[in-house]
Amino acid sequence: MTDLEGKLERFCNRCRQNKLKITPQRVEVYKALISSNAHPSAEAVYDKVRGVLPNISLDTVNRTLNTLNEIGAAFVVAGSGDVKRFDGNLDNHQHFKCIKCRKIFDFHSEPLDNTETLRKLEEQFRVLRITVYAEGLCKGCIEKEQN
Amino acid sequence: MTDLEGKLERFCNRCRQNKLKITPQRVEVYKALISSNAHPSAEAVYDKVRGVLPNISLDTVNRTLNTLNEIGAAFVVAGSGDVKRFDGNLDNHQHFKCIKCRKIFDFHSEPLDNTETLRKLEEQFRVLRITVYAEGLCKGCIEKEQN
DNA sequence: CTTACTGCAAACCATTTGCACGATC
DNA sequence: GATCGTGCAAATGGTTTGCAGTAAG
Repeated sequence: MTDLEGKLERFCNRCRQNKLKITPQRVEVYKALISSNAHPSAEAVYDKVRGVLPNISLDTVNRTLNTLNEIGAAFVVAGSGDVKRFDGNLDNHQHFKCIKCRKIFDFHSEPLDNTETLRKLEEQFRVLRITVYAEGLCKGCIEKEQN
Repeated sequence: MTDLEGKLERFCNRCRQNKLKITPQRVEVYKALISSNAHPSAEAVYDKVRGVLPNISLDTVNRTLNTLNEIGAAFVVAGSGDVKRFDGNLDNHQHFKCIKCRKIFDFHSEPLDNTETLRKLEEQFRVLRITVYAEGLCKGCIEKEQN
């Protein structure tokens, strides 16, 4: 749990840098997010946090997740359509979304880190974020389909 | 304009294959989409098509764009949050979105075509679509920022 | 003539906003 | 004590749905 503590401390510092107060709601939303690998929606985070803070409102969760996105402590998962999903894992990774069950799986590749693509892009734009997004069917759903 | 005719013919064939009727609305929505390189929202397509079919409804445009996505004649642009945006350009390409002005720019890279990443993914999933999505600020907005 | 599509209106749902109270610094 | 955050409720806005009439195959 040293890992969690470290993340929490870095998170609090980041809040202070951005002149954000450290409230229980903010901390619990952050904890709920980084302890999940399911790329939860605001609703899902809400359900989780309510276990600890029963009076928290969905609005606060929404606001907080957006704030985390703004200060770079988390981000909105890229995808097409659907409800917003969030990710607190800042390590470089990519997402595969199953269009049937909606699960999001992480995968790894360094397709852009070394290529010319990024360099070319940076000639034209200030690139803040670059991700690979893949869509399709996961194993579970392929199997179900065959029935 | 031979290019447009070719695309239209292929589009009609695709409709027939999917047992979809070829209605003026469908054709005009498709034409509006492929004649735009702005990755338009349903609203934007609606505005454009109304020039030709003044009585078309926004619902029909929405339904049609979703249908195009389903039959593979177009797709929903991957992104984070915001309104759905559509793209009728099926050539392999990537998107950069300016988070300030919301413009979407196309760019090219073949980061995944040849790598092991895709092969590895295909061991685990049925991959239907894979795109690179980048976000940041475009030149215009960087300049505006400096004022 | 059958089946599918459209337009309209209403419904839906996720997300956002205004405001007064309460908590943090 | 000043400022910012929260909870509540209402509003918003994009997207979807049910239905009756209309058009395509």
